[in-house]
Order: sequence, then structure tokens, then C-alpha cells
Amino acid sequence: MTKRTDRRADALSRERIVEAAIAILDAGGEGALTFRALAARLATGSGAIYWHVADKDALLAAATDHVVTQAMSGVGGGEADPRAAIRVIALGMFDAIDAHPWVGAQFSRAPWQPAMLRVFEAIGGRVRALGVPEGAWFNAWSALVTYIFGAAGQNAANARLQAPGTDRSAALADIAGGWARLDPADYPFLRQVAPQLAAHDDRDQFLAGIDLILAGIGTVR
Amino acid sequence: MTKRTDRRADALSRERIVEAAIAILDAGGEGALTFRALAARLATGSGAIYWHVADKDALLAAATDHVVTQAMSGVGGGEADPRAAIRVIALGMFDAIDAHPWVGAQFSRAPWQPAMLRVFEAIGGRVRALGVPEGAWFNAWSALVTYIFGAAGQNAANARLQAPGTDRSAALADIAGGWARLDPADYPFLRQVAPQLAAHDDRDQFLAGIDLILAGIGTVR
DNA sequence: GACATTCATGGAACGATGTTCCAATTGATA
DNA sequence: TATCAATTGGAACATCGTTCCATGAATGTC
Repeated sequence: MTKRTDRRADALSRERIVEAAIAILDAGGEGALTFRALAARLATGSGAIYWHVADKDALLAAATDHVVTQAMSGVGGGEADPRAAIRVIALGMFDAIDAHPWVGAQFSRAPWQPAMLRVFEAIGGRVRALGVPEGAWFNAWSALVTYIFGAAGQNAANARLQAPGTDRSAALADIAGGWARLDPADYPFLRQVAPQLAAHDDRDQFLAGIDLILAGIGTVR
Repeated sequence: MTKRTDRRADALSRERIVEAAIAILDAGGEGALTFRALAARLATGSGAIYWHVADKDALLAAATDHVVTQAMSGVGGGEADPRAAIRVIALGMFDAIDAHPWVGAQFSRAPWQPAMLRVFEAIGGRVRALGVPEGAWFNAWSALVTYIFGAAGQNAANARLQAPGTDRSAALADIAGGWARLDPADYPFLRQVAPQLAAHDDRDQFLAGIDLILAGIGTVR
């Protein structure tokens, strides 16, 4: 009847390792997660970790799975309007990746993770409820999930290349300033939208894209 | 009058280094690009490379820039229809990343690269020509570039996690088979679209998403 | 033409990483 | 208690990005 986890009160377990890894990733980003740092935090050796986790890729996959699962647990099937439900799911993923930027990079390294299947299904179910003809389901679903995870990855990249302590709006103003100084003959558009780049909110921008795709799906009859 | 590159016929140069790096990346993927492999291919030492390139990040950025620039050079301003022009630009990026999958990962590591500005501007100019109200320009542009680079990154990820010699359609069939075997109660949608997943063409799928966004932009008046 | 100076090279060396290996320890079983 | 498998912890290995520096090549100066 004794479980394996009872062998010691402070026993190592896959779950404890994944949680420690997430803590390190959140605190210091991708570069901070090393087996030595992980072993130090868990007061053990790196060899012991390998007994529970195959390698670093598996560890990152498990950490990503954990975060996505947690983010999706908050999304109940409560929404009646499928469009509203899609917005809720998309924003849930956006916020999860905003809180854990390293997750964004994982999507472009190892898709098809089990937790993502639930996101895929959740979006797909609402697409079906949207009333578009069956022949358009796959395209509509694909565009949505591609946008959601693609935008997530890019947002995470932006978050990651920012110096830890610095202000986001200041960094954005820097880039916008660069756009405003481009050659007017070559870059008329970027010069013109530079102020909007400086002022925009990532979350609103993300949602605006979702709404554009939903509007496009609405034209399919 | 003697240029620095004339000092030796076989002189090292940033350009030669970047080209060698691209060759290695294309042949063996991201993992294959090491300064030792690069030095061996160029018949020199790793220290000499650092004279021309700051570090590995700069090298990857330069390689990405090279590929994107080349891809964009084929996209003239010839298209009269802005929608058609957007499709051409988007497909140009898709094909470039399809040919050099490692480029996709770079976008989610270092955006705002100089070559990307030209892509941004090219898309932005056509959005303006689309006839949508000025207040919607930024959102429409943002949705398009987010989708293009996001989808590119995900496609590159799929290409990368595939065993080098194996058939793509076989790998896709494997995943689709997994979807078809999911619990019908939990995953009705994924089960249903599994055959389409197995049969779909990435390029067509990508373009369908572009068209959905364009359709959505068309509804903004 | 001889010399000093700058540019450029190539390979040794350093610190850090992912991973493997194995002796020692722990807890369950008989 | 004696035995055995499960688990631990840390040393060791190969490889990586990067730095350092002694050496060679080209250029400018008298």
C-alpha cells in the first residue's frame, strides 16, 4: 500500500522536478534552466534528476504541458456564444505565455504536445458551433490555432529579448523611434504607423487579430 | 585603391562566413552549426571567425537576414491587385522558410531584424492599398504579419522535428492516426478532421489562412 | 629597401553545459 | 536480519561558445 513517493518525505519526483524547473524558468528565463541549477534547488545531484526525466527536451516539454494544462483548466465550456468562447480560449493562452514567456519558444520547438490537443479541440469545437459549412471547418480551425500559437511565440520573443529590468513601453518607443527615422521613400507605411506601434497594447492587438479571422470565417457561406 | 578583401585571394570575410553558415544550417539543421564545424569548412580556426562576427547570435541573425533578403528580392512591386500582392509576399516567405527551416526558429528569437522591415513595409503598403479605413490599417497589418511569421515558425518546427530521411506524409499520417484514435467523447472535432490533417498541403493551408484574414479585413468599413 | 604598424589568422585554453556512469544509500521483502 | 531492487548524488566525459595570444601578412613611412 505504500506508494513510491512515500519512500522519503523529501523524495524526488517528476512532479517536483517539473515545478522546480518552472520556477527557475520563470525567474531567469530559458538560459537559467540547467541541470546543475535544478539539482542545487532540489538539493540533489544531476544524476538523480535523470532517473525521473529522460533529458532536457522532455523536461521542457513537461513544463510546457504543465503550464498549458493549468491555463486550459480555467476555460470551462460555459460560454454560449462560440465567438466569445474562442476569444476566452485565445486570451487564456496569451496570458499564460505572457506570464511564462519561455513557453512561447517551446511551441516552435515541439508542437503536437498532449496539452495542446485540448486547446486544438476546444477551438475546433467552437468553430463547428460557428455555423460555417463543414468543408470550411479545417481551414478556419487551422487559421485560428496557427495565429494563436504563432502570435504567442512572437510575443514571447519580444518579452525575452527585453532586458529584465527595463520598461516595456520604453523598449517599444525605441523601436517606434527607429521606424519614424526610416527613409520616407522606402518605408512610408512603417513611418506612418510608428506612433501606433509605440502606443499599442499587445493583448488588444492579439485580440484584434482573432476578431479579424473570425470576421473572415463569417464571410464563408 | 586596394580593398581590404584583396589582401588575400582566399581571405575570410563576413559574407563568406555567412554563406558557409547557411550551407551548414541547410545541410544539418541548427544543431550542426558550430564554430568548429564552420572553421573546418572554411579551413581556418574559430578565433579568425570572431574577427568578422561578434558571436553566434550575430551569425544566425546575418544568415537569417541573407535568406529573407534573397526571398524578398524576387517580390517585385508588379502586382496591381493588393490582395494578390500580399499572397505573393506571404508565399515568398513561406517558401523561403520551407527551404531553410532553421530560419523559422530565428523569428521567434530575434524579431525586428532589418530584413524583416522590408517585409513589414511590403505588407503594410498593400494593406493601405486595400481601401480599408486608416484607423484599421495597423490592426490589419499586425494580423497579417503575425500570421505569416507565426505560421512560418510553426511550419519550420514541424519540418525540424521530422527525422531527416523520412517521408513527410508518413509522419503526418502518424499524427492523424493518433487523432483518429482519441476518445470520441473528449475529442470529437480532432477525430473528425484527422483525415483532412493527413491529406492537407501545408502551403495551401497557409494560403487559406491568409485569405481568411483578407476576407476579415474586407468586412471592415 | 628596411622598418614599424596595423590587420588578420589559427589554434590552444577556459568555463559551462548536457549527459553518462557508478559506487553508495535507502526502503521493501523474505 | 539478510537480500535485493529502487533511487540517489556527484565525479567524469565530450562538446560547445568564447577568449586569448603568439604568429604571419599586408601596408605606410623614411
